[in-house]
Amino acid sequence: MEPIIPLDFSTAAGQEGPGERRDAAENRQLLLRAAADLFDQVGVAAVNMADIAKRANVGKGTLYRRFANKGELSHALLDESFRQFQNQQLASLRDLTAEGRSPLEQLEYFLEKLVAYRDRNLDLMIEIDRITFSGKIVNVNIPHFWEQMTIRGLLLQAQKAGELRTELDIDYLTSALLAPLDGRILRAHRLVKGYDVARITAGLISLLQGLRTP
Amino acid sequence: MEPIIPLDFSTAAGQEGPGERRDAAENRQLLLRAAADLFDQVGVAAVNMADIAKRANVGKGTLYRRFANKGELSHALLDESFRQFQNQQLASLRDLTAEGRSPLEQLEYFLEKLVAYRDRNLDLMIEIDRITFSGKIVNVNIPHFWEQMTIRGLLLQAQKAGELRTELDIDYLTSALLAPLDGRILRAHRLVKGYDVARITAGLISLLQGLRTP
DNA sequence: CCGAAAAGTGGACTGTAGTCCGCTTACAAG
DNA sequence: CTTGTAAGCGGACTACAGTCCACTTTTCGG
Repeated sequence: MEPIIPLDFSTAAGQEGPGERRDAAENRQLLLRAAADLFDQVGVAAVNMADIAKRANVGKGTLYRRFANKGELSHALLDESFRQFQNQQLASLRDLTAEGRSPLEQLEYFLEKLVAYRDRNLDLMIEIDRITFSGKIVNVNIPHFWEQMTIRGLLLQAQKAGELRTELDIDYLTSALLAPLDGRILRAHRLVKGYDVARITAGLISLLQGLRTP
Repeated sequence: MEPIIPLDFSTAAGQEGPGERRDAAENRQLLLRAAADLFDQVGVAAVNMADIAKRANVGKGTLYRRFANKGELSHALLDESFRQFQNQQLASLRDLTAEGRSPLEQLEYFLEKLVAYRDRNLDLMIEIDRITFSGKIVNVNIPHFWEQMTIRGLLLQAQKAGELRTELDIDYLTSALLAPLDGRILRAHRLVKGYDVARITAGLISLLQGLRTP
């Protein structure tokens, strides 16, 4: 459960941009580094916002100005690695298309990588998902949104290609397939039920296979 | 989203039993009633533990002695109605068996009822699931456990009856089918995505159908 | 009926998330 | 360089969850 933490935060999320003051930009770096250090040292769950602010030698208000909660902070920390994951997947899917693999085969491949990625970053994912599903309407969670769109896109392609039955509710099925990958649920499956990553992947793929046209 | 609240709490969960002092038993009733009233008046999410204690004219310590958190309290409130649901389902499944319906048909029926029940009690379910998946190992969540066992049992029967492919990982599939019914996820599907209960039921059943032997 | 032990009670206390707002600083226009 | 002002900053403050423990009440054996 070693979080992948980017070495360079210069491109990490936030309200960065040309309009950001230099002191603020410095503080964002400082805060991200402080959080990354603490998360690595004692684990994501054991760190609270005040700790992070103190470690960065910054007031709590300053921390909250950049990151409204641990979820947003985790999101920013993962940003670089997530972009990388995203690019790798896009490239792989292109390759698979070039090799003539069907949308459903591509989706299998993607699901496998996705389970692995979410598992590898489980602690941060839990924080991110906590916010995403907290109930308050919140600015779209980019990773979640992209995953959703990718799966949905591949399912639609598969349907159009005749691999999937036409009467299926692609939108709902996308949501349902993603539900077992929610942070807290994935943690329960991994640590309480004891399912390993391969088993989870295989299970999801078997659900997917069931949707094939006979 | 009107929670079903039992009229008589005399059998409601807690550490009740012959060993419970009379004053304590009275307070449990008082607390359950106070909580039910407040939940109904302003909604489960808007009520906090101190409010409940105050409404019952009882100290916070007294409340926490009975119910460690809002989840346990919600669980106790739902207890009566859940027992009823459970009995109805058991009876229906018996009837369906008598009529010669297959395990998979029974499971479809059960899933439909389950989605309806969880949706009807969504606010309380969210509180219950929050504790269930909070990370700390916690005394088994009875409703969750029973649902899990029922689905698993029917899947195993279906498999034995030759309705389901033999290589399927029944345990994982049970968990995966239940994941979209987790409180927070169900709320997101209902309120953010806008799926209605029928659509969710249909989606889950289509996943189930996919597992059939060809 | 009495007294001791067990069970129950209330509310002060601690810890954490997140907000608020008066003060400070960067920076751009003149 | 000066200065207005929007952005940034810090830490006190509020709200809530959950714990602790000195005090009270019930219960039960003798």
